[in-house]
Amino acid sequence: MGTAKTDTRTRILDVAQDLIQRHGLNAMSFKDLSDAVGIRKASVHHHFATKAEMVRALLERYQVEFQQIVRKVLDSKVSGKTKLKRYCGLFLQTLEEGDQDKSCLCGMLVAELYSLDEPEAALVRKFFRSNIDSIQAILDEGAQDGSLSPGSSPDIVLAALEGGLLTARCDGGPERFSTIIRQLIKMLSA
Amino acid sequence: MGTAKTDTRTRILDVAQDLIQRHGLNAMSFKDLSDAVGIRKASVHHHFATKAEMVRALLERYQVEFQQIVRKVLDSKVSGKTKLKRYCGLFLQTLEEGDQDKSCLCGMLVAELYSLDEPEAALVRKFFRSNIDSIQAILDEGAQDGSLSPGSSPDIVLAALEGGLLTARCDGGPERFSTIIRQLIKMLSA
DNA sequence: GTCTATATAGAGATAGAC
DNA sequence: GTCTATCTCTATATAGAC
Repeated sequence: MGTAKTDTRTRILDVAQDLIQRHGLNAMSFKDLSDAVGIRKASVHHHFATKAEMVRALLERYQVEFQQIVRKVLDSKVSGKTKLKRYCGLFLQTLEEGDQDKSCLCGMLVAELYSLDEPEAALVRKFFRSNIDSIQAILDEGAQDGSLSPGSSPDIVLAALEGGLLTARCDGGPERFSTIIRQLIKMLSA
Repeated sequence: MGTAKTDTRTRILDVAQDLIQRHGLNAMSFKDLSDAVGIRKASVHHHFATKAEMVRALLERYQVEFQQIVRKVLDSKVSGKTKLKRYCGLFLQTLEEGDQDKSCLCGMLVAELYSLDEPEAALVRKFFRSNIDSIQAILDEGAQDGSLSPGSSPDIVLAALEGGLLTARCDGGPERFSTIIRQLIKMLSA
């Protein structure tokens, strides 16, 4: 036994993700990272030569991790409606963490899309696309099992979740976000 | 006759708002403004001593202008549902302008909320609050005249619109945003 | 009201020692 | 892998002439 120390690269990514989700990409500097991790700026650059490279690593990790969690929701033996609730709950969890001011990583980056180079912008789009696919699968299943009304578009679910995070963290917090989710589920129910 | 020249202060505000709606606050500099307007950085500072002061002027103007347009929608002699359509159409108009990459000013600023001082952050909150009030009024009217289903919360409308702008300008554009609006109206209809 | 010039601070990034 | 030191660029902001 013994607590395995998280390697520096991972700690940098963790801090970077947290800061971007709260302050945004352009409000996060290498100095912020080096201060939080406890090493020097040059040492951060040893792990990530450029900011773009770091964002890329961040987005690739985020995509994988989020998809793994989403898969668990998709694979569970529950109704489509329950899956939709759990899926929305993933976004609520983000907002409930820490100071309740964290948004979705890609929700923040899509606002600052012009600060990204094309490879990184493409990863943001990919995140949204795979989310749309997951939501569509849930909606289809709900239409099949009769828990959700058929013919709904997944776009509004993603828009409500991303927009809900941003507006709720500004005013109302997790409670406001929960209200939004509840209303959304109600409207999509059969 | 003769075209009245827009004064410099207004031209600065116009360019600043456009740049923030497309690139974000932290990706917009005084140099960007001075280049676009055709004067020097120091001259921009003559009109707005600090960036915070400029953002404040921007938000105060935005609040007034947007409320004036919303008032026209609220005062028109049409059903609640039609008013809701027109209200959502205001956000669509933003996205359709220019390169179809413009989001709501406050939608951008809420992502970069920590880059604002409290007075400016309060103005962003005020914008969202007054939007919630307007939407609530429309929903109430629609419930009264039977065009919209009663008991709906305005929060999801605002979330879908703000989130819809951000996700649609990243992928799908005005068409995607229109889909979101259509779905939203359908779900809120009686 | 606009200009030139400058102050100051912070950013991302690199070189090279340990 | 981390450090010190430095480079270069850009940011906000100010002083003072015209």
